[in-house]
Amino acid sequence: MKRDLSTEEKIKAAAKKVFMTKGFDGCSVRDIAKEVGSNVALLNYYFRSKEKLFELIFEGAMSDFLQSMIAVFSSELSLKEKVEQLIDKEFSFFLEHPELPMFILQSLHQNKTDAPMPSHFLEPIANTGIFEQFERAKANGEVRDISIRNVTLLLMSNVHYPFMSKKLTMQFHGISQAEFDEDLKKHKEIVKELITNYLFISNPKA
Amino acid sequence: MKRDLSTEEKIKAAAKKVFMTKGFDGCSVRDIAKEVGSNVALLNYYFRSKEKLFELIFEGAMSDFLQSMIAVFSSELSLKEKVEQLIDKEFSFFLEHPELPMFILQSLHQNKTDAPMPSHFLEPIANTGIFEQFERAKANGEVRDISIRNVTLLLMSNVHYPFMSKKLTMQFHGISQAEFDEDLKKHKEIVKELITNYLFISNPKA
DNA sequence: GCAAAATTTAAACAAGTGTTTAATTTTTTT
DNA sequence: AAAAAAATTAAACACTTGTTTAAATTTTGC
Repeated sequence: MKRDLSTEEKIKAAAKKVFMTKGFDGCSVRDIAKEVGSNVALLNYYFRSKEKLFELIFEGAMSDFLQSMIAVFSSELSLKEKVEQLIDKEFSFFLEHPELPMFILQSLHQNKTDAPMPSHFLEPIANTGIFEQFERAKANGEVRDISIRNVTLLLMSNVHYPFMSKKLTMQFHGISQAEFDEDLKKHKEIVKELITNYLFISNPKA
Repeated sequence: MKRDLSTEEKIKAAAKKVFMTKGFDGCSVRDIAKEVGSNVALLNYYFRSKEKLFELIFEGAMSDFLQSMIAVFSSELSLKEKVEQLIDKEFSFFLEHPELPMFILQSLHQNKTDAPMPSHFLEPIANTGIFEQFERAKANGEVRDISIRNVTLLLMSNVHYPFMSKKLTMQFHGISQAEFDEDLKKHKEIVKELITNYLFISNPKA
């Protein structure tokens, strides 16, 4: 009754690859089947429909997307160290999954999934206590008076966007892949300095 | 021989609306025809194909996208004032065209157009002399030692991303449209302070 | 090894895709 | 008003879409 799982996994891997690069609308189930090297009907045998398969891939992507934050937030570091680590970790994570930000934002944009972000994604982040740590630091005068939402937007903007804008940036400046990668590295350092300088009051007791 | 132009324009307007919100792959030519309130064949009568029509819309969007910069750069302001004005102008522009950043980046991402960005887009920007002004300010010690490419990336990240991330941000924080709009307004002010503080040396002759 | 279950396949399904054709209506020119 | 040109339409084209069916193959439990 039970058999080699690898077929189901192979389909998921193929679907992930194809959905990520072409998007839900940009590919057919036959594209995915071809990537698997197998029949279209198999996709519906294992996952009832293209939509269901997509939702699975999307949830996995969203999970990866958020997971990279949690490790940093759970550590026993100061807020400033956490912010610096977060930027470092996010950059190295997205260097290995550069299509992820575009995939997530595009899918949400097109309502490919309309569910309101399940709590099992958000709770782990809240459970790290990062929000309380931030509010404490604000009360201490250690951190500038800014909402956590605006900090998030600031961080996401500077961490996600560069990976989404690769084509635009390369065309805009007429630069090569290698030059873009250099800019990315520099950007990371700039953002780290920029944001920590802005957020953290240099002289807490002055 | 010549006739009311409005049909051609109506198709363009409908195509713009549909392409912008659903993307090239996310819509059919019949979707567009329905938006026009007319026949599918008309689209191919005026614009030879779905692809050609899309390219036209895309070029227009890219033009709008870049145009908003040029006015600011051509003025006779100091570099710092230009940066501040740019952020203001870009924000108010994207408040009226919030789908534009996502449309541009997504289209480029999917190679919906692979042309290397025509020079008639880029030359007007170069012709404003903004690049020279920047290099001069850097030589003066008025501005931090940072490449123009990294400044661009910094600005684009903080100006484009918020509009692309609306759904993600709203879901992530569980906030309403109105709350998001408030965050946007705040973000603009933060970014203006953040970036000018970082870029411009407060005490040029010290 | 055999029957039952699970897996994989090829083929077909109806519906939707972009595009073309040919006929019809409307506008322009004379 | 008649003829020519342009604009618009409905219908059909060949092809792709996601999904289903039913048959064939492989694996499992005994």
